[in-house]
Order: sequence, then structure tokens, then C-alpha cells
Amino acid sequence: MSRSRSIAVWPRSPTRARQIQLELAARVRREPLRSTPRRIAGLDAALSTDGLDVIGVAVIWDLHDQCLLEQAAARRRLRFPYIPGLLSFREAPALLAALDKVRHSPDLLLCDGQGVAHPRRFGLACHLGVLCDLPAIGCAKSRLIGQATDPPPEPGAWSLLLDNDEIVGAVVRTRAGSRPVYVSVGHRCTLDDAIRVVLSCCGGHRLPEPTYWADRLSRRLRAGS
DNA sequence: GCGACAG
DNA sequence: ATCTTGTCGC
Repeated sequence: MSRSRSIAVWPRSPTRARQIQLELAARVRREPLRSTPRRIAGLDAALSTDGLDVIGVAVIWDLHDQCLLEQAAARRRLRFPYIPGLLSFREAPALLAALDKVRHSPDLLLCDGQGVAHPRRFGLACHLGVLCDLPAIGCAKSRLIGQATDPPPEPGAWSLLLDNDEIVGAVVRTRAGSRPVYVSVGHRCTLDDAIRVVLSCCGGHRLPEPTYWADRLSRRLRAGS
């Protein structure tokens, strides 16, 4: 029961990977969310202790009841090096495999990485969103591209992330006293939707609950192997 | 050539 | 991501 289409391609060379990004970037849709998402999939990855595998984790967070419904993980051999701008070719295979193991179908994907706040407007969240044909949001812990002023110190405050004159995302303060997070559209939603969703599931942590729990589980699994 | 650079 | 001790702050 694969949730992603069979259009996935996993190149070995950086050049081919960038070419694929340019092709798939044309499929990214920035449009209003059709309905309020309830089941949010939180995605994150960790490396195995030996550094040979990627451990992908997918958790399902119920935004209505504010609780964790399910969690799943998948381990895949690393087949691509880490190169800024090409992160998805390294983590996506394991994340998609983890997503396929989850029983509750998610309404939206919340990823630990960028969406369109990317050199070719195709970060991890766009890649996963397009392959699964689901609304997706990128919520990264640091910046890849773009400039922004520091958002005010109050939780909920944010400032636009600009790449020249283009709006590529927002720098959002999810918690007082903590560094802000970088939010951007992954697929099938607007930047306002993305900011709203991220803020709606931030329960006291810097990271939104879905991503927070996925991160926690991935580290736990790493420690146990 | 130099600096930047998700995880 | 991962490696790592102490240390500043609430």
C-alpha cells in the first residue's frame, strides 16, 4: 500500500539530482488548503550508529485531539552524500518507506527541512509532497537560502523570508527565548496556511509536535542500533 | 577566487 | 546529521 506515486527517481550524481529537481519543481502547487488538516504526519530522519543507514520516522499527530495516534520507522542504506540543496535524495527513500508503514492516512506532511525556500524551489517538503500528492510544509531548524529580519520575541511572531524580491517562506518564533524556525510551502498550501498549521501544533517546544516527536523517536532508534 | 551551505 | 565538556540561565 504505497502512498507515493511510482514516479520517484533516485539518481547517484548531483548533476542528475538537480535536473530531477527542476523537472519536479514544476509540479509544486502553491494554493489554499482545501480543508483543515487533522492528521499531520511528522517526518524526520537520523543516521544509524555505523553511519551506513538512514532511519526514517513518520508519526501521525491528531491536531484536533492534540495527541499522537501512531508512529512508524524504516531503515534504508545511504545512497547519496549530504550536499546542501540535495538533502531529499538522501532522506526521502527512508521517510517514504516509514510513511508507507503508517495505518492512518495523513492529511498533510510536516517535514524537518525546507519546502520552496530552496535554490531551485524544491526542498525536502516539496519532494515528499509531490511524490505523495499531499499538502506538505517545510519547517527547518536553520536557513538554507533567503534573508529576513529577526521576528519579534513573542511566540507567534514571524517575518518574511525573501530571496531577492521573491517570498520563499517565513521565519517563525514558535517559542520565547528560542531561535525561530524556517517555514515554507512544500506542496498544495499557501505560506499563510503553513505558518498557521505550524503555530497550531506547537505545544511548548521550539519545533511543532509532529516534528518534535518524529525527531525524538529517530534518535531513540539510532541509540538502539 | 571567496563565502554560504536544510540534515 | 554527528562529534562532545563545561557552562550560562531560569
